[in-house]
Amino acid sequence: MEKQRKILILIDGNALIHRSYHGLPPLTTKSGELVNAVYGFAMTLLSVIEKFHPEYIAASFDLSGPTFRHEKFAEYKGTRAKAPDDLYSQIPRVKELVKAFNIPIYELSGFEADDVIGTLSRQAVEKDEDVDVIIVTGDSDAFQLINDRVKVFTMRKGVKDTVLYDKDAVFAKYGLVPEQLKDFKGLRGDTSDNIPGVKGIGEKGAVNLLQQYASLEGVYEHVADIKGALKQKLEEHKESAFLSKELGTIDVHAPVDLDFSACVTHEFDRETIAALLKELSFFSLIKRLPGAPQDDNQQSANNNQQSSGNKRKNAYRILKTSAEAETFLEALPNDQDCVVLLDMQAGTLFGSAIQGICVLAKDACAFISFSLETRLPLKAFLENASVRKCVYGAKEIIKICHKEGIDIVGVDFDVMIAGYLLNAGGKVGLEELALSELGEDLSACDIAQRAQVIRKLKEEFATKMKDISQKQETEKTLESVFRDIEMPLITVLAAMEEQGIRLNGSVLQKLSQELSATLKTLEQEIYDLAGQTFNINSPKQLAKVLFEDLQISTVGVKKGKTGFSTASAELVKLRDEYEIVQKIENYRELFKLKTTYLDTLPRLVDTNSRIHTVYHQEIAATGRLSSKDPNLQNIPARNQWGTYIRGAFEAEKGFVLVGADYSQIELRVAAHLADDKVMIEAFRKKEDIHRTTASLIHQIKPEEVTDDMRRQAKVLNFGIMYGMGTFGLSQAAGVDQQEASKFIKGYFEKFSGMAKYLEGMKSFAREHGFVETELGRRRYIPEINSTNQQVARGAERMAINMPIQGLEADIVKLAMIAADKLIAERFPDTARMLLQVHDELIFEVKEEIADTFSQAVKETMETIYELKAPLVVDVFTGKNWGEI
DNA sequence: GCAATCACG
DNA sequence: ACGTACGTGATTGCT
Repeated sequence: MEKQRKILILIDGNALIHRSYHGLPPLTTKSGELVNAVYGFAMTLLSVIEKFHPEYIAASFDLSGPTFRHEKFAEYKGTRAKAPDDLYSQIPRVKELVKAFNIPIYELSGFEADDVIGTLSRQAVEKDEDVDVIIVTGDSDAFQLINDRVKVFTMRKGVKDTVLYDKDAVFAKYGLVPEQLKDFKGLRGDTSDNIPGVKGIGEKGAVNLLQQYASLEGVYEHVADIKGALKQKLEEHKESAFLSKELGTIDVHAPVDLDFSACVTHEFDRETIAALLKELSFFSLIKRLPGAPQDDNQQSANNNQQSSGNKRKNAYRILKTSAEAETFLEALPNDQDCVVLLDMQAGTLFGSAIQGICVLAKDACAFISFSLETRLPLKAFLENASVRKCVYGAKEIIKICHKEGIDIVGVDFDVMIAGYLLNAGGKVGLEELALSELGEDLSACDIAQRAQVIRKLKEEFATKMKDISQKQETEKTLESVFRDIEMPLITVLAAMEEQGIRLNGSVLQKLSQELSATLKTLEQEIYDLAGQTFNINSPKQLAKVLFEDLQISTVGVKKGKTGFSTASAELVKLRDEYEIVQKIENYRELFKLKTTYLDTLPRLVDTNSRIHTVYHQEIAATGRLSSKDPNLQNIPARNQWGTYIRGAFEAEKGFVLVGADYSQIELRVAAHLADDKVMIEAFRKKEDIHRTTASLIHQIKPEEVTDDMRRQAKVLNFGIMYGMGTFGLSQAAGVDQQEASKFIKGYFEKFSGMAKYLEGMKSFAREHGFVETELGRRRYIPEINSTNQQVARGAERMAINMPIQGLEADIVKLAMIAADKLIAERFPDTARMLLQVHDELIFEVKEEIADTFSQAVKETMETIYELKAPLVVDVFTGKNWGEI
C-alpha cells in the first residue's frame, strides 16, 4: 500500500498581506481598526487548512532593513512606494493570529520571506520523502520553486479566486518550466522590484529565447547565433542580465533550519483563536475553524491531548424512569444554578411536543426523556422556585411548559436577553451567540453540549454586564435593566401572548368581499387609462407604464436603484394632474388592506376566536418590543379603514376593552432628557404642545396659530428628535426648503435645551461609540466614526433617537410589569393585559369594574417613572378596539 | 433572498 | 451627484 503523503504549507505572510490589503474593501472592526489584510490572511489560512489538511504549517515574514539583494544592487526595489501605515499596522495582528494557531514564524534579517520559504521548501523535500510542499503566497515570485513535490497556491484576483500552480500550470501560463523563471527575470526584469533585466526585451522575447536556449547562460553561449538588434541588446546589457537573474533568484540556502516538529498543525487553542477572530469581527471565519466539536470520529482520530478533557466527553445520563428522574433531580441542592434546555419535536402540532429536558447542574448533567412517567418529578423540579434556572429563550419555554400543565418558575437568566442587551440590534440566535462569543459551532452538538454552551454564555454575559455596569457609575445599569425590566417582563409577555385577543373574523371577511369588487373596478379603470393591462403591484411594470408609456414627467420623482420610484410619497406629487395616479393610490391602499389584514387575520384565530401575536424582546435596537405572526402593532388606525379593522378586535361577552395610552410620551421624554425649560414648562401647563411650538416659531399668540401652522409644528416636533433636516421637513410639512430651514433654526432658538442636548448626544456617541438610555440600556453605534459621511450622519440620527425611543420603551415596559402586578393583586379574575403598541396598552376588563380599573391603571402608568415633563395617560373604554 | 412598498408608533 | 427621520413586520414581485 502506498504511504500517505503529508503536506507542508509554507506561508509568505507579507505577500498575502499586500495582496489582501489591495484586493479587499476596507473592512474595519467595531473600534474602527482597518483589518482587511488580516481578514484576507485569515481567510486564506483557513481555506488552505480546509483544502489540504496539512500535516505541517510554517509562516515567514519580511523583516525591515536591507537584504543581501540591496548590497548587490542598491536600487533593488527602489521604485517601490512605502506601503501605507494602515497596512503596516495590520502586520502585528496577523502575527498574533499566526501565533494563536501555533504556527512557527521563520524570519531572517538580511533575507526576504521568499528566501526563507525557498530554503524551507528545499529542506522539507530533502528531509522527508513523504512530504509535499504547498507555498501560499499573494504573488507569482515563488513559481520558480515549483517542482514535482512543490506547488504554489495563490490568487487570480481578489482573495477568493484561488489557484494551485504545479509544473504544468506554470508551463501553460508562461511556456517555461519553473526553473527557467529565474532566467526569465534576468531577461525580462521586474518593474515592481526595480530589477532591470535586458532593456528592450519583453515577455515575448524572453520566452522565445529561453524556449530556444533553455537558460540565460545558454542564451549567452549562443549569442553569436542571434541576429540584429536583439543580439545588440543582449550584449549591451549582459551584466544587467546576470545581475537581474541573481536578484530574481530565490536563495534556497538561507541560514534557517526547518523543524518539522514545530510545524505540526494539530495543537492550537481554539478559544484563543475564536476570541481573536471575534475581536476582529470575523464572525464568518469562526465556524470554519478546524477541530470544531462536531465530528466525533475526527476528534478521536486527532491526538487527544486537550487538557480540558470534559469538554469533549460531555458524559451525561439519559434517564427514562420516574425513579431515575426523581433521584437525580432531588439530589440537586436547592440553591443551585441549573441550565435547563428543552428538546423539542419539530413540527408537532398535537400531543406533547417535548421530547425531553436536559438539566445541567454544577457537576451533573442528565437528559430526562419526557413521558407520563417522568412528568411529575420534572414538574416538581421546574416549579421549584428555589432552583435558579438559566435558559435560552425563556418565553417560549414558559409557554411550552404551560401546555404541559407545568408552570416553570425561578428562571433568573435568559441568555438570549442578556445577549440582546449586550449587543442590541445584533443577532441573538443560540447558534450565532455560541459562534460569536465562544467560537463554537453548534450545528452538530448534542443537547448536553448545547447546555454547556448556554452555561458558558451565561458566565460570559454575566461578566460583561457586570463590567459595563460598574463603569456606568449609577444604580441604573445594564444589569438593572436586565434584572428589573427585561427578565420580569418575560412572564408578562408570555401571559399576554397566551391570552390573545378576540377577533371577529366574519366582519373582516365581509369587508374583504366588498373590497374585491372595488378592486376589480379600479383595476379595469387603471387598465383603460393606461391603454394596456399590466401588474399594478409590480413597481417595475408600473414605473414603465407611468413614466415611459404614458410619458408622465419624471421631474422631481425620486430614482431608486432600479429606476423611478412609484412610492406613495412620489405619487402624491402627481395625483392632481393624472387621474390614473389617483386610481393607483386608491388601488394600492385597498390592496394592502385586503391582503395584509382582511384576508390574513381571520385565518389566524384559534378555536376560541382569539388571535395570538408573538412579542419579540430581542429585536429592536432601541429597546422597543416588536410583534409578529401576526404583527398587531401595525393594525391600521389612521382612517375609516383603520376604524373598521380595529373594530373587529372585540372584548369578550361581559367585558370591555380598556386602552391606556401615554400622551406625547416621546416628546415628554425628549424634553426631560434635554432638560429643555421651555418645553417642560409647556407640558406642565398642559398646553397643546404643537400649538405652543407654532406660536413660538412664528412669534404669534397661540390663538393666532392656524391649523396649517400647527400641523407643520407637529411634523417638526417629531422630526427633530430623529435628526430631520431641512429637506425632510420640507417634504413632510409641504413647505419649501428655505422655509423649512427657517423653521428648524427658529425651533432650536426657542428650544435651546433641546439643541444642546442633541449636539451633546452626538459627541457622546462619537467619543464612546455607544449611547444609553437614562435607565442604563445601551446601543453600540460604531459607524458614527465612519469616514463615509453618509454612514456617519445616519449613525448620528440613530444616536439621537435611541436614548429617547429607548427610555420610552423602558418606561412602557416598567408600566407593563406594574400593570401585571396591579391585576394580580386587585383584579385577578376581572382584568387582563392583551396588547402593547409602543405607547399604549390594551386590557380586557369585566364591564362592571371598567371604571375602577381604568383609574387604577392610569394612576399606575403615570407614576411609574418621574419625568420633568410629567407622564400623562389617556384611558378609553369600548366594546372593540375601533371604539377606543 | 432581496428590493420595494406600506401598515404602525 | 447623491441623499435626505427613527424603529419595526408583512406582502408582493422578481432573480
